[in-house]
Amino acid sequence: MDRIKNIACFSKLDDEQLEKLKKISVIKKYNAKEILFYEGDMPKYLYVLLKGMLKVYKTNFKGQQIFLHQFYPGGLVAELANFENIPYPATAEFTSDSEVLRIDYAALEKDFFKNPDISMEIIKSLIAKHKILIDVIQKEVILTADAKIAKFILENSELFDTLKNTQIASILNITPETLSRTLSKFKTSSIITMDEQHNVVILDKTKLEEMLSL
Amino acid sequence: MDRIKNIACFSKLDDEQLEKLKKISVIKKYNAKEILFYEGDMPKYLYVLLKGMLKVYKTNFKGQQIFLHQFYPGGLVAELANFENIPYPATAEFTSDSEVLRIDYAALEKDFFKNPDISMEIIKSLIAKHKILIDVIQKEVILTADAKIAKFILENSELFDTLKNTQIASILNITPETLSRTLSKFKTSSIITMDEQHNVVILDKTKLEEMLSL
DNA sequence: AAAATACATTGACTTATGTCAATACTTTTT
DNA sequence: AAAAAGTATTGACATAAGTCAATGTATTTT
Repeated sequence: MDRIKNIACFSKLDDEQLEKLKKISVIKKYNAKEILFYEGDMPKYLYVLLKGMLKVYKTNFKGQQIFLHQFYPGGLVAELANFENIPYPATAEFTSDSEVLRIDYAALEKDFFKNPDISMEIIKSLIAKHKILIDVIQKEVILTADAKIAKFILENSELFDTLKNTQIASILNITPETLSRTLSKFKTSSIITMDEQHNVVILDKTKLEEMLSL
Repeated sequence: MDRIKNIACFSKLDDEQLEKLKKISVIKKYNAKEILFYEGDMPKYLYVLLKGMLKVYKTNFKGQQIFLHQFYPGGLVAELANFENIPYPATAEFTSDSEVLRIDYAALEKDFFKNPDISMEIIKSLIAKHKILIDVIQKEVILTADAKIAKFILENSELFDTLKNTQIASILNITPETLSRTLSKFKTSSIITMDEQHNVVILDKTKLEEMLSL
């Protein structure tokens, strides 16, 4: 299909290689809230998200979800587990109706890994994951709740009008109560204000930035 | 030098390539407590630890070190920052007198990246890092202090006679007080006991294992 | 062996964030 | 427009782990 050609990580394949890839892969549709794989499952396939959204999370001792990452179309899903043939370290759940390209990993490895373009793509994808994980550590271990929220405002202030506060809280792995309390605190200290459309307006960028480092 | 040949990630290079590598690299010696690079520095070199130990940590808002990883001889240090030409996301400090092979990264990229063996080694090293980071997340975000300690006892009980409790606490990113209190708790519930040589003896393995999942 | 230093334990207190419940807004459905 | 359902805010309280200080126990230095 043409769709495969448009996926970043396969864009450099020639027609013959695309033909091969087609033979070892299949498009699957999922509804929102369906699970692609659970933490602990053994991987058999490599997935590329074609349409929709997929969130990846771990579950802590209290059964709460610790949000790790959200995949968007084009994303190459979960190579680590594939490479190492170890169980998935996290659970992947669709957050909207989605389509994935499901590729037989063993066949892929056999046919494509000598291709330097493909291995370069794999390196890139691993590096991207690596960044995500470092960010998770930064967010979860280094930053306080206030700092997480300050960072989110600086980097994603536009999301406040599209996402509900509960959704933002879950991305930040804090409770909606904490988010609400911190936002009020920021408002009374005139660091931010909220306009009529539930948009955040930053009044004191410097103070927000200080929270990240101090 | 012969030493390069013995490093896992360069073991497949032929003599000509080793000659090239020699030209773009140099061996540097460091003492314990010296810093190889600080969080925020821009990377110029790729390092391979030849001798000694190197710990990598981030610093949180209170100036405390969050231990991420310890490198041992043969370890390829910090490729992410190199690849992406972004600042180092953590600080690296030698914990014993050490030697590193310092390789000019730009030259390495130019001469060696077409080599599929090298790119495979890079993939392996990235995957290893990836695992470490997932472990850090597991340890820091998912587990409680009790669970961290239970895990450490299960996986590294022999370290209790070689390391001081302050060192163990710092690896687990908890305070020595918390470690001490939890160990006493485990002792009074007859989960572990301590023999004369400060060795941990596990009395109830099942209970320790339960703490990890529950 | 005594003194000095480093390390470990314990208790009282602090702090950040989560929990639960009540109430107040918004948005959607009827 | 009224009712219902979904979100957001607020308060009182709980909890895990850190902090600080005092004391006890090892280890190293003299």
